Amino acid sequence: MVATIAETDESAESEDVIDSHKRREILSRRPSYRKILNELSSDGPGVPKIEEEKSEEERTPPHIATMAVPTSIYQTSTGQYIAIAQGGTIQISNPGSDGVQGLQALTMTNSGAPPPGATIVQYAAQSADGTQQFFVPGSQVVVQAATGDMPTYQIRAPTTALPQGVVMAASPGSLHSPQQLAEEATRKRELRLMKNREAAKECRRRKKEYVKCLESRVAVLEVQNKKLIEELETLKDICSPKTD
DNA sequence: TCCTCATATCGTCAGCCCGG
DNA sequence: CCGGGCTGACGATATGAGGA
Repeated sequence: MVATIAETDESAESEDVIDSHKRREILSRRPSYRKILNELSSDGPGVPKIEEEKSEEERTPPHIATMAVPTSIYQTSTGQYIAIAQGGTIQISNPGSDGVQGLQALTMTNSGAPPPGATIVQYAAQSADGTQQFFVPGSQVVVQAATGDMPTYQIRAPTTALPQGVVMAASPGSLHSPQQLAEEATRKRELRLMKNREAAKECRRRKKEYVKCLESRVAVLEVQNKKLIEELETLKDICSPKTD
């Protein structure tokens, strides 16, 4: 684990006067890694910028003609690939199709306003066998296993009847029974966890990039410093030649 | 081969910040 | 004010190195 600067500073503190609130405040005031790195990059050349995610979205045409860098890729039992990108976009590609071609771009109903022309995936709550299902147009079902460290996804033909407790595209306004409310809450929680999981991954990736950037900056500055010291010594020699 | 330790990675929670 | 994103903190788990 990477020790934070604040923690090391705090360990040097002789008293416990600095309460956790203050420390928290100091920590929370830190700008995001993206901001810091972008500020660094504006300071000098050679410092890579962390791309704003928005810019990537902007670059992507509304029809999702290009394949966005997926957050997670899963292979189904039938050999198909499911890429879950940021923003809740699910892309399904068939083996044999050339890369981008053959992709279906699907947007989950609860991931914000879908772009025009996007296909709607109907997300259902936990089914009886402990799985979660995304209902995909074309009479297929993306099933997420609930157990195991790695979430697994399968594309299945839907079973004859919906599993017990499955709500098809339940809109908040149509929920009535406590069971439905509980399912909605569970569904929201699962979605929130999934998003936070991806956010944490992205955050860690940015942090690594940030640290790398700082390290390379240190290396550059050390070289600069060394050169300046040498230059200073040279100038000293010129200005005050030895009289021996 | 097994055990221990250090380190890395991941998921989750809590709290802050920011845009709408 | 609220919802969602970001990130520090924490615990769990995985992995690799080194010693018995």
